[in-house]
Amino acid sequence: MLNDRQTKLLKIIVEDYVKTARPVSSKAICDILNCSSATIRNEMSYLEETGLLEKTHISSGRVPSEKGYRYYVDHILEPRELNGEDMLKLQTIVNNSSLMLDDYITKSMEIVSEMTNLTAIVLGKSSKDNCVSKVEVVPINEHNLIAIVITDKGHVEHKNLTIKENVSINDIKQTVDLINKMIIGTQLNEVGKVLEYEVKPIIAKYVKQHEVLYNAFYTAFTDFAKESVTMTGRKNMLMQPEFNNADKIRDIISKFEDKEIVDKIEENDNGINIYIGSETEFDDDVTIVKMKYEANGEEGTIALVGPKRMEYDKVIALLEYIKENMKEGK
Amino acid sequence: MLNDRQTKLLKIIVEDYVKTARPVSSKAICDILNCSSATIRNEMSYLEETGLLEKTHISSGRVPSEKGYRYYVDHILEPRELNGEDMLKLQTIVNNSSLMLDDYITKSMEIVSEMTNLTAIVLGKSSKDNCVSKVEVVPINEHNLIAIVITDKGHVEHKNLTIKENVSINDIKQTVDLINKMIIGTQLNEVGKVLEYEVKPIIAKYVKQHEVLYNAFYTAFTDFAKESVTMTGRKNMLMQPEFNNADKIRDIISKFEDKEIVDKIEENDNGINIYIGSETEFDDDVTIVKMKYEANGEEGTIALVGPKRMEYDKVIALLEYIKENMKEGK
DNA sequence: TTTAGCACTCATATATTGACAATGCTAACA
DNA sequence: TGTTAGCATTGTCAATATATGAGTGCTAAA
Repeated sequence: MLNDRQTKLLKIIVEDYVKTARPVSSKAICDILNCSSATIRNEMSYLEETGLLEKTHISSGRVPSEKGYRYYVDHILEPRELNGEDMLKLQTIVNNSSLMLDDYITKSMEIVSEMTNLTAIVLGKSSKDNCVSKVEVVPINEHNLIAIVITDKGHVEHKNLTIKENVSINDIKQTVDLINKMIIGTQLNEVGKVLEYEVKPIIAKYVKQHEVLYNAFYTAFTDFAKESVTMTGRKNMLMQPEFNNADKIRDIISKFEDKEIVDKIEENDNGINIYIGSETEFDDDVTIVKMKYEANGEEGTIALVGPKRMEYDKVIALLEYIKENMKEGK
Repeated sequence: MLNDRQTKLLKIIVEDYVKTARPVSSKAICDILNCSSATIRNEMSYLEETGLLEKTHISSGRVPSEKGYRYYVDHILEPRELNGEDMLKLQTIVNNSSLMLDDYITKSMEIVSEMTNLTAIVLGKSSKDNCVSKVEVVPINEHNLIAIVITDKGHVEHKNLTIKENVSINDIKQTVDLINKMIIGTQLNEVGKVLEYEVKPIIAKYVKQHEVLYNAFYTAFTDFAKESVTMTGRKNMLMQPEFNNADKIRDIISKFEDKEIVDKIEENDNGINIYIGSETEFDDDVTIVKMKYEANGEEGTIALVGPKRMEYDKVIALLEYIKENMKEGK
């Protein structure tokens, strides 16, 4: 455990480094803590032994280590009110009452990304556990149909179906009716099974072109559980000095394009979770701050990605502000 | 105009540089053209005078200039058949008959991006001139509705509407019926006007909560004309040596995130258009190859973005292959 | 018109240097 | 026992020097 002065020292170093991106020297601190630089150095070297600080080279100033940030986030960080200026910027969106939840979130995160120079990620809806509440099929022309599925939580998915062979409108209608009967109330990610084991045997009996129809609907429905991801402000984040080398940027851009890695961001408990450096799947210099939300029956995850060296208190305040304001009747 | 040997020389230099990314020396060429390096140098310096070649520094080999690439593309480039291996990779997608046009294009472009190390952009549908063919409204709960619009060309757009005040189901039904009557057949980008000047006055007379309803529908419909953009393989492109400096990558990533610039890619004539270096809005090292397509009544633009130093013949062959195969009954 | 030969130029890589910014350590001090 | 002054030490950074090699331009001869 750290004593009072050590805690203060760590706090100062983290916050100074976050601001300036330069290693913090003992000399710079002695004014603030009212003691000589030598004393600071003694304390610094203790914090280094503990693994909370690091040097970039033997005679450099100190920089918070991953463990240092973690300690700062867990024990030192004080909750902070959003400052007036930032609040004002978000207010226009909060007050725009015609905005649906999704748009409110996306737009807020766009602004937050600009304010913080972090990449904002909005992970859609996790509609896997939505239940089908209505299926509708609209014919476009001879060979093309549109299947529309609406879930109980208000998500809509649609897909165009192409049916090469000639299939009678009646057969289509029968199939849709059957599907409507059998899969309403089913969770989206269960629909595939129900189609295969319950619907298929029945339409095989009663519908002529059953195979063509079954295949078309099967692929349509099993595609539905997909998630949506939006990402804004990659550029903002990449301007940070920790990413001023081409290979690092390439690596991070690649990871952003990797569906697997981005999808994993979703797994988390409620509230705000912070993953620092090696705790992320991105890069040792990266921190991910993510928050699950649930409002209006919809749920999803929003996340901010950026350098470890970020303004944790501000980021938390912003996310909480977004969450607060989505409760109030969006 | 270039003589035969000069044309050959330019062709060799372009193609060699495309392959190796290194300035081409006179010595490397003399074997191919059966003459000494000094002769080649004479010809090279002529091509440099003409502005078709450049040196990276005074004693370096030659590199095609922007004008050189342009000349190559306009006069030297020979149409090339897709090689068997590449064709095979695309075949699986072409043969997947359950794929709709949109998915066929997106998936093909993903593969093309990997094969060429270029960024693939699919610019959606330009559905502005689609006509509304059906409007449907599905209630989710007291305050939320889903409006679904289907166009004659088979696009589906949907939007959640929130209606804060209490509005009777009957009023909603009346409004929807009216909308259905009045806007079917209207182009998507005209719907706003029709709503304002034709629908609004009528519902103002007959529907109680007309303002709330009108506003909800108005914002819903006017949002519909939006376009979709998908982009894959940024990472592939950024691995190219011309982008091995952090600032250049940042700049290009920024441009990719700039809606204005990306949208502009759409403006082009039919066929394949090639924009080299300063002709693009991206960077002097960048080339954009884009192609408008029209099939099934849908139209859109696909584009490949990468370094000027790209395999133009291969890229063209790939795009043409995609276009060919979308005609055959997707 | 082509070519061999040579001087020249520049990129790239590596080493050298001095100024500077911090540190660690030690010994003295309160 | 905790704090501090002073100094040697160690590294970064930027500027400068040095060597090497690849490739050119030019000239004179074939």
